[in-house]
Amino acid sequence: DTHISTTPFGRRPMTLGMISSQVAAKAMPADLTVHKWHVFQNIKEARGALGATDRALAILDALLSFHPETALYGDSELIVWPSNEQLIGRANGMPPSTLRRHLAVLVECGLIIRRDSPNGKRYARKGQGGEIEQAYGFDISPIVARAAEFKELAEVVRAEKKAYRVVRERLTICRRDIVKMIDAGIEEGVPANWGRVQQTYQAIVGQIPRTAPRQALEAIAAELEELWAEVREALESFVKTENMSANESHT
DNA sequence: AGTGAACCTACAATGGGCAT
DNA sequence: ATGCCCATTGTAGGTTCACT
Repeated sequence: DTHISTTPFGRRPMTLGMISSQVAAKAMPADLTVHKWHVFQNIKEARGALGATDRALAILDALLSFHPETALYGDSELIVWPSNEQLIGRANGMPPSTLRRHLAVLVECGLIIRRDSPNGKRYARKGQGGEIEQAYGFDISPIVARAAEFKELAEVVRAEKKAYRVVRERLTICRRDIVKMIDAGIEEGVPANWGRVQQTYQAIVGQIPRTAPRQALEAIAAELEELWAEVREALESFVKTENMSANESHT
């Protein structure tokens, strides 16, 4: 490694996400107050969008638990300094290397900021009265600074999940309806090319992948609904003509 | 100089996803 | 069902820095 690494921890890369979280933390209004577990809940829901993994969030959970207050204020010093051993203790005994990797993930996501001491150890220096003069560890102020952003992200994720569920329901109902209508049509001797209808139905249904993005399902659902309308039309017009002929025979 | 805490890299094992 | 690819995880060995 011929790189100029004259500074300590030179191997730790600085990413743009980290910069932005640092900027956000600095620009945070002093009177902002959030409840850390509410924010954490939103972060959990927006996990994918944030690029955090479930295990990384287990670490964040542990980190937050080291801050004594439930309510976090924008103007207070929001730094926690648990040793890796302590973190491991609160994170289901995960191995040290895994812990470090996930801490790195949290930093890259901009959920926490490293406040490194000169030797990389995490500790707080206390003054005469026991008050904290300086703390080295992890700054959790992004939790406060970005709380609104996390809430919005969580809402977007919830909306997407709902939309996905809705389109799956649409598909299921449509499939069931079409099968029923085809059965009825054949049973009642409705004139139509039922073989072709069944073929079209199979072709559309066969396109449905096991796992698909919502947009793909939307497209298939639209196709299926078109077929649904076509079949429905055949049955309806048959019913109408039957009624008409019934009326004629009455007169 | 020795110790402790934190970090890194390299390599093996594990397990999920995917095409065959 | 099978084998391959890839990401994640776990382990081992080594480095850096501060403190004593």
